[in-house]
Amino acid sequence: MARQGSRSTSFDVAALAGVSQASVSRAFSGSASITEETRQRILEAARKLNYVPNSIASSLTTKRTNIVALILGNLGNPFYVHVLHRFSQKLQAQGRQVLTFTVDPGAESDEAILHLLKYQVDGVILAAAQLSTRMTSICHDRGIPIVLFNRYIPGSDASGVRCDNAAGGRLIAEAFLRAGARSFAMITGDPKGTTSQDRVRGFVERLLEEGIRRSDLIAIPGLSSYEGAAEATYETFAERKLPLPDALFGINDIMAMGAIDTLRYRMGVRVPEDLMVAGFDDIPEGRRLPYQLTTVQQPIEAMVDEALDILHLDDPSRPIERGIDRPIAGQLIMRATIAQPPPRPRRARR
Amino acid sequence: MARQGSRSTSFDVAALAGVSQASVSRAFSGSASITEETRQRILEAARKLNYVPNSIASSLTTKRTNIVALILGNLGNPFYVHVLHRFSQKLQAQGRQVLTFTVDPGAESDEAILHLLKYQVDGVILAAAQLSTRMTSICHDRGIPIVLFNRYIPGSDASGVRCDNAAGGRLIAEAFLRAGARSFAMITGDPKGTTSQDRVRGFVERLLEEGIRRSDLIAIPGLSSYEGAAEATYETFAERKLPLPDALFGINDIMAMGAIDTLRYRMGVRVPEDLMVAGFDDIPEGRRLPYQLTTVQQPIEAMVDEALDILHLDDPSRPIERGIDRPIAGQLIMRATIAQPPPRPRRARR
DNA sequence: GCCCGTCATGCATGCGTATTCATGTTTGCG
DNA sequence: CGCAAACATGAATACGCATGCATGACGGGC
Repeated sequence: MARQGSRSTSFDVAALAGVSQASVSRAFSGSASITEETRQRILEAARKLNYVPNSIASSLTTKRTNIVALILGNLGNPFYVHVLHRFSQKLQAQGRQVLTFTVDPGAESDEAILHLLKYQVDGVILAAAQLSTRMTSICHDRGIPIVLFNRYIPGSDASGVRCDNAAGGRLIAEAFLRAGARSFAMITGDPKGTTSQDRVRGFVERLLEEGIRRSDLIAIPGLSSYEGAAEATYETFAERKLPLPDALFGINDIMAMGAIDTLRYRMGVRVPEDLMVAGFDDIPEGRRLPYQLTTVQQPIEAMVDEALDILHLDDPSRPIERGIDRPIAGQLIMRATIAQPPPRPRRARR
Repeated sequence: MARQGSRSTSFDVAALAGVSQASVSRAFSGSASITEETRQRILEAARKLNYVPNSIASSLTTKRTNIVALILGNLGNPFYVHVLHRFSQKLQAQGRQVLTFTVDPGAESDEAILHLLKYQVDGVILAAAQLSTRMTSICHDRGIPIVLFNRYIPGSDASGVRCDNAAGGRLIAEAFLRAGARSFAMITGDPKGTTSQDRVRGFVERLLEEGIRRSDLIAIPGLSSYEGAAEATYETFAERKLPLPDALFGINDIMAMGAIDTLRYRMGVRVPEDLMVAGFDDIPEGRRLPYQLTTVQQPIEAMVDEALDILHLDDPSRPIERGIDRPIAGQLIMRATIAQPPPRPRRARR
């Protein structure tokens, strides 16, 4: 057995197999021309030595690391866990590695970017917070493509993939209106994030079109988390005693769930009988029996595919696609948190 | 602006700053001796060129990548999401990167290991499935330390960090008994995993000590997931119509939650009035209002620290610690899913 | 049977940085 | 003020692999 720390190189394998180091390289590259017989001899020698090619070294010459960076904020939102999972599966299946960064929600991703630049990653997937345009151009200048996931950054030429959040917000508003709601609350997420902004905007637009007055619409900051939404809900309706609206829109599912639990278990409010609720994302957790949350489904699969497509990892020579922002339509999923039949006339506010 | 793909090297910086490449290297290494003045000049030149040191290249000479591999199964269990988060935070704070692998639950990790060997990672954290002893020794021979998280592998000399699962299982049994339970069910996880085995063993041992008969104890395989546990619970008690026991032990919180929801919302069983439930892990989700799950807390923070300690990434020259298995005690967290006062005599079984 | 094309293989070099060794320079102390 | 020691710096080399180029072997077509 080799002593600790010893790692055999292609030279060791070459010596044992009686060939040159170049042949060893060719035996493992797969593409280069080499006789099947010598190839087998080399693989046999490699097996004996427990040889594993050093990707670090090969990256130095090929200028490809086969590493993709994934920057995540807010792992408290299961949506991003599923995103991580999907990307991980797809990339591993392609023989690529995932370098994961977590950044505090709300924090800049710039520092993370700086770190991964050092590792010469082949691409960056950003599913968190903000990114300065300076960082974007630094990456682009170095030939590293970036794709924003579930967000876009106005004025940036970073490409992005996202759900059509404004349209989704309208779908929710529509569903509430159809069920007879006339007064509303929204639990909002990161005020700097376009995702939350767009969902709110679409939602509000549709309501205003329908003649809902602004005074019948309140916004509650929910910090994009279960706990934040739960606390904000209690604070608003129990402590400050604002009247309950007919319907409450959680800008994402996890916040809607936090609100529902607080309403039901701390305040004795029935959902949907006393108050309708809807979320956004369609995380599997929202489908569970206690919630059966009405929501807008984000087509994760399609978004992930589209994101990888934009990175075009397979063809580094192709120029980086800049400024792409193709929103994908989300789909309304009616479940149990909106009363299906138009309900009886709801009590007047105040 | 540089054209796409251009990356300046230490030579470019050296030329601009009027020094040698060696000095540039020293300016960035932090430790080497260099005049503060020339250092500033170099940093200034580097800034102008958007120079970022190439970690890939430096790894080639230093034989350290500052990359740690994290292998995860079952991201559907929030426990491992929190594990990922903690490791990620700690390692990033140390200036290290996390290379994430996800493997299908139940699958071998061997292939993942093979991939990360190519990347010369400084250490491996395994929080998934099985690992062959062959892989362990390959890693160890190459000087790559491995630490198993929340599991151990009998006969392997890989070190591990885990909660004292058997003792935890006993704690749950004890709590059930104290509350007056005399018949029991367990929802078990991966039958090959020591984690599930140990929890079951401790739980059963304690019950048998108390004179509970084996016929008053059933085991239900729950696939380690919310959905698996939910389905298994329904299948067992609703379809096969086995009598409800007094108490049900979900081998982990997420399965306990799946069981609770099924009992309450598909079967009309009250928890804890009709049936007590406990879990294991103390995931934040189990603390939420609808569950308030009684459980055994795994000290994640301490386990993560211990795991990183075993890897001793700071001192690669220290020999790899083999075969360490220091179970850390878990703590019983009484919440609402076990009736606190000894309940009224429970109805007889059958 | 000869010539040229095809292919397997080896040699040599480059990728970007860290580090050793040698050299020149400054500092400290008597 | 002088000498040694500490220090700043540059030149050269190694890290492990991929690849362009050269060479030699082999085969096919006429």
